[in-house]
Amino acid sequence: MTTPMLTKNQSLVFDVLTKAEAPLSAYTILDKLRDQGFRAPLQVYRALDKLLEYGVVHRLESINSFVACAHPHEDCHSHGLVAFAICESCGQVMEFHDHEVDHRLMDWLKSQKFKAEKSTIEIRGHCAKCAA
Amino acid sequence: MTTPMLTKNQSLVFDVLTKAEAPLSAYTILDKLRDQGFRAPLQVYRALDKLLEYGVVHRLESINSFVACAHPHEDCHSHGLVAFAICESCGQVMEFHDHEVDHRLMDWLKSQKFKAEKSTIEIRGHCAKCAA
DNA sequence: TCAATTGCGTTATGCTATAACGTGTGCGAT
DNA sequence: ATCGCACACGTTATAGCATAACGCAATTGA
Repeated sequence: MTTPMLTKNQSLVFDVLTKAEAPLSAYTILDKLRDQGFRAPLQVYRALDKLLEYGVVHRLESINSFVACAHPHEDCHSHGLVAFAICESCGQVMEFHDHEVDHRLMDWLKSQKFKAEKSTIEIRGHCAKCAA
Repeated sequence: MTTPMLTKNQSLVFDVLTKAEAPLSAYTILDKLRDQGFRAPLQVYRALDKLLEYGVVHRLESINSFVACAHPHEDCHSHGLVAFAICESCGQVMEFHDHEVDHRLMDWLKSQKFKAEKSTIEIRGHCAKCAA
């Protein structure tokens, strides 16, 4: 998917996520944008919906938060599944892609005639720094 | 982990999940147990916490719901990661395990010195029946 | 006996997400 | 040109998910 011009709200939300060092919840984003005129959750959710659709933002289901894509210049859809390692201490997220895992999962799904549409792979734990 | 005797509330919640054909949200479970004296969400969540700890129930992060483990007589922890295929039409869930995927993910995490604790692998889409 | 643990019940609250309504703007087709 | 449509936006209200904080009762082990 080619990313169209972002609207003002979309840009504001995207910038907040890009500058953040860790995933943010929709309400945290809202708070960070109050000075820019944001008043209601829907303003954030609507922007996020589009950013997710464009593939420039990911949603982390296990922590109800959002991160900017770590590989903005590639096309996330093209390298299949995306996986995340989320540090429960510092909040940092590592994003990675592995074709082997993709194929393995997809083969199993195919064998079940299951038609995959969206996937979530999230590992929670502690990063090198925090595990020490 | 060996599963201790379940308390009354834990048994009630577990039974509801076992009989359900699809994952249930905590509040749906609560509604199903009102006749048995349940009044508050915490009664459900506390039971669920224990059942999750014992490994007899799984939480589906992407749909905020819970399912009974499909392999109750094995030890889910022993076969590593658990993955789910969730049909968005009929709600049915297929649970599966794949050592290959496990190893691949774990190797990557190890290379990053990331210490994994909990994992979530969920694929949403349409099952054979519903995809037709 | 006393302290610690665990389960339970209740009330209140907080966090996450969407429904439903209306406004304005741009743009292509008739 | 103007009508209809698609889309972004703003607001209020509400729905859905989860936990904090309090207190009580039963169990266990020192």
